[in-house]
Amino acid sequence: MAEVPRRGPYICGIDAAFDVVSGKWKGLILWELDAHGVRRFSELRRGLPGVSEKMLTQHLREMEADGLVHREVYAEVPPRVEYSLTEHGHTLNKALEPLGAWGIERMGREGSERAVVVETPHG
Amino acid sequence: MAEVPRRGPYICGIDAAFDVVSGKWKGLILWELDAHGVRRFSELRRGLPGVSEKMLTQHLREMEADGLVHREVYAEVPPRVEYSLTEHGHTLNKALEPLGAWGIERMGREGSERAVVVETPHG
DNA sequence: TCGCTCCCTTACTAAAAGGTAAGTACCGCA
DNA sequence: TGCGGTACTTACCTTTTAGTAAGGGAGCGA
Repeated sequence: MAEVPRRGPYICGIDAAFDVVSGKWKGLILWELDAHGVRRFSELRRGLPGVSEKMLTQHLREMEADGLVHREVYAEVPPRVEYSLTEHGHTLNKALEPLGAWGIERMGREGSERAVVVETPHG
Repeated sequence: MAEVPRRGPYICGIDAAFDVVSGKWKGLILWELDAHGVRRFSELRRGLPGVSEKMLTQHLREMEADGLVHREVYAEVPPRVEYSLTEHGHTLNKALEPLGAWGIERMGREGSERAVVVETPHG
């Protein structure tokens, strides 16, 4: 239901890549899986402070359908599911690195040029 | 009004960078301005098929506030406004290049693996 | 037996993003 | 006098995205 067809005719590569990483937590999921290699559902949940179970499931399903993550289900009785990055997920993460570096530079610029207070709102 | 505070405490650089490029047309605007150097409002509108005036204005304003585009207004009588990328806009575009390349590869994979037709709908 | 953990699913609701359409002020052209 | 072009702004509505809350089935400790 919530599954939109997506994968429409893309105008450029950015467009196609954004289609796959747009979503509030997808970047973080990618990061977590890259940093830890393999993670269980509940581990991811704890690693992404504030994510709801619904969104985590939904994003993981979409990323699985997009070939970014691998989902391994163990037919045990306390159910166990392990998530890891596929090769495409790893290359995507690599491709995101320069963007992350740009973002970090930007955070530094904001802090120095505009002296934006990001801490406690009424401190 | 539509201006959300944004610039919240970011978790990582990707987060900060995404805050700045998330928006249906921002990637394309960046691309257009990078390709042409300087563009007028109506030129951008024609270059982004399907964009509404409202969205184009809104995105350009946000990108200006984020220090990505420069806006030059000429006090002429048919009003003339020219947009161009700032240096930060250029570096952002550079940082997006690997992601674009990844997206293009992905489009190729989809085309071969799933045989999705992405070409001109009616010739 | 109760409640806890695990990994989800479903329904409902709120917020954000985006689209449509109209209005603004000025000019040149026919 | 009316139309089109320029660069927007505003109001209203729809779509998309995300959050909240609840349930489900099975084992395990108290």
